[in-house]
Amino acid sequence: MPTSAEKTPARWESLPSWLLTQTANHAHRLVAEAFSSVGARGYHYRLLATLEECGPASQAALGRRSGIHLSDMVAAVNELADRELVERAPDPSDRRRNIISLTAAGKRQLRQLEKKLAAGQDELLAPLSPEERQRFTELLSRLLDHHTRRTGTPDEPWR
Amino acid sequence: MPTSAEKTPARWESLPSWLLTQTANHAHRLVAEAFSSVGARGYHYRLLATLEECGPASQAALGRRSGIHLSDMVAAVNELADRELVERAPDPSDRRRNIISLTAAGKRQLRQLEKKLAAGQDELLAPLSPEERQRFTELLSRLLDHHTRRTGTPDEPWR
DNA sequence: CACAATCGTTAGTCGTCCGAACGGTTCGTT
DNA sequence: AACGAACCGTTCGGACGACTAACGATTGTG
Repeated sequence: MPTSAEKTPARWESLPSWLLTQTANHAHRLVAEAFSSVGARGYHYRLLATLEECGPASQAALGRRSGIHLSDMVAAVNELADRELVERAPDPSDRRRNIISLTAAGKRQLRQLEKKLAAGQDELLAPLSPEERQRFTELLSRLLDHHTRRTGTPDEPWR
Repeated sequence: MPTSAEKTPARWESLPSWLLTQTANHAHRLVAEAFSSVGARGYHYRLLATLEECGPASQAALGRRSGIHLSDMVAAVNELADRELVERAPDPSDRRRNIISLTAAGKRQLRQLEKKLAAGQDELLAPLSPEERQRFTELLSRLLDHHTRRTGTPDEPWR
């Protein structure tokens, strides 16, 4: 079998779910490496970005907006607070809450992460032409929208 | 802005890497749920499919062909062997190796998993037209190909 | 023969996602 | 005013996929 054993077409390799999850792994790896080069990971970026976008908020609110599970917020906020990228202060008007806010250093870090992120996108989409990139993200958006709408949005007060 | 706090467009939500990983999560969830309904997970399917495709082989060879890390093969094969979907026998010609082979029950299970998988694909791509599905998988294939070619293929003997 | 490479195995890590539980706090109703 | 429901932060743990390090046993090769 000098030559026959080499090829491994593997029939599942053309399945959308396979293509999707594997490509996502590469994407994740690219971004994670970029982030870790400045000592951060995905949750940190999401948190910082959400904070800048919506302003100071409680952990629960941040979690909902950034899609991070409440259970994981504690550690993520701790890590950010340890590096003083974020500040945790009690809410005087509701003693259950901590109000998380972005520090100047946090904002700088966010700029760094955004730079890394942008580079990552480019590396990720390298083999695609601008038009293809657009179609790709458009299709992805439709898919994601469809599925989050069906399962992932229990926040609507539906009223 | 009594109403401005509701919306959370979140600027990262249009990034390809985000769309990709999130959509992949949904895909993974769909497939995992389908698999777990017959007591299996991704590794099991990959192993069974590879076995059927390439015939009996050592764990290391199987791992290479199915993209499963050697360290994770032990557990996966154990789980399959416990359910008698697979057989582990010593290789007489090389006592380091175990030869893994598919049982009749394993083949039946594989059929089940394939059925589940196909249903999952359909659910995943539900919002897309047939043409869109094709373009989508084509773009994904190009991306995945590009990235695995660059990083994921240390098997080449590059002789 | 001695050394390098391979095989199976064990035991960990990491990141993302998720569920269960609990004490403390606030709010809506009565 | 009081009570129960709902919410907040927190801790613990688990699933899954991917990955690293190390080790004994075996093999093949210089």
